[in-house]
Amino acid sequence: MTFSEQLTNWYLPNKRDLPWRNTQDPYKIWLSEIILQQTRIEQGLSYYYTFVEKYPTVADLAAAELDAVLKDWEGLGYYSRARNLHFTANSVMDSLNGKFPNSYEELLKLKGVGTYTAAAISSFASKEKRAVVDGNVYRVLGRLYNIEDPIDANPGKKRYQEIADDLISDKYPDLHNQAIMEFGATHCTKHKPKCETCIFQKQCLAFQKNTIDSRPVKKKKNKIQNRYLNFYHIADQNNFLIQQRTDKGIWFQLYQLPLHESLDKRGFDNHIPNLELLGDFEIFSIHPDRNLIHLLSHQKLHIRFWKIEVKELKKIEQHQLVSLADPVAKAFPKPISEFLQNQLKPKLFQK
DNA sequence: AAGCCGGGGTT
DNA sequence: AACCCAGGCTT
Repeated sequence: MTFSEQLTNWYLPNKRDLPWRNTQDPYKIWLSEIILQQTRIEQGLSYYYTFVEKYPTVADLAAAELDAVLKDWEGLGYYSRARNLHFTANSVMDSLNGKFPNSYEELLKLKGVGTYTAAAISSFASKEKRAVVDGNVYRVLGRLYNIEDPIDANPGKKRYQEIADDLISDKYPDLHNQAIMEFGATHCTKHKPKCETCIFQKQCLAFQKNTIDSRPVKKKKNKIQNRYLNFYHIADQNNFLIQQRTDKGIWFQLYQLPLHESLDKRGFDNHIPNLELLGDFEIFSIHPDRNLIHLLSHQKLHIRFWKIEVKELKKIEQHQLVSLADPVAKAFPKPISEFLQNQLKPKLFQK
C-alpha cells in the first residue's frame, strides 16, 4: 500500500466536517484558503461563514467597498489578505469575465495566491495534481524523513516540495492534500503528537531517532520592536474624531483614533497631548485613560488612550467625525475597537 | 535571503 | 516568553 493510500485510509474515518470541504466552487475554496493563511481553523471559521453569506459570488465581493470588506475582516489580522481579496475579486471580474480560475497556473497569477494556495485550490476544485506544502506538511514530512534542512531557507523549501510532489496520489490529489494537512493538524501535532497510535510509526525516521520534538527545523528567530502609541479620544457631546492609517506598515488603511507616537519609553512616560497640532478646540479636560500592551508577531505596542473633552468638535483635515453612539462603522485595529466598545458600555459596568 | 505583516491559542 | 497557525509580498 502506498503512503498516500495509508494516509487517505486514515483520513476518511478521522476527518473533521469543515464547510469548504463540501464544495468544489473555486471561489469559495479561495475564500477559505485566504482566510486560513497563518490562521487556525477555529479562528477563521466564523469569518468564512460571514464571507460566503455576504459575498456568495465573486461578483458580490467585487461590487463591495474595500472599507466594507476590511470591516468584515476586522480582528482577523494580516489585513493585506483582505485588500488582496478585494483586488483579486475585481481582477477576476474585469479580466476573466467573472469566472474564477481553477488551474494552478492561473491561480498563481492572482494577488495574494502563492504556491500553497494555488496547489490547494487547484487540487480541491479541479483535482489537479499539485501537492500542498503548508505548516502541517512541513511537520509531517520533517518527521517522517527526519529532515534537517530548515524550512525557512530555499534548499529546504525545495526539498520538502519535491518530497510532497513525489508522494501525492495520481487519482486522488484532493483527498491526499486534505489528508496530509488533517493528519498534521490533529495527529502529528507540534506538541504531544500521538506517536503511540501512529500508522506511520515504523517508517517514521524522527520517531526512530528520537528527534520528533526538533522536527521540522527552523533557523530564524524573530525579534520584536517596542513602539509607544498615544491615541486621543477627542469628543464633544455627540461625536469623536477618527483618521485612516495611510503609512505603509501595520494596520495599513484601517482607521484609528488621532495618534501621537513617542520615540521611546521616556518620551512616552512624559507625553502630554498637544492639541494645537490638531486644531483650535476649546478644551474642557484632558486625562489619560487606560494603558495596555498589544503584542504583534514582530512588535510590542505600548498603548495609552487619552480622553479629551472639547466644547464643539469640528471636522479637520485628514480626519472624520463619528457619532459616539455608532463608533464601529469602519475597520479598526483590535486594541482600538476594543477601547471603543468599552466606551459604549454604561459606566456602571466598567471596572 | 531576510524582513514585514495580526491576533489568538498552547505550552 | 516562545512558538505556531491550511503563507505571501516586498525589498
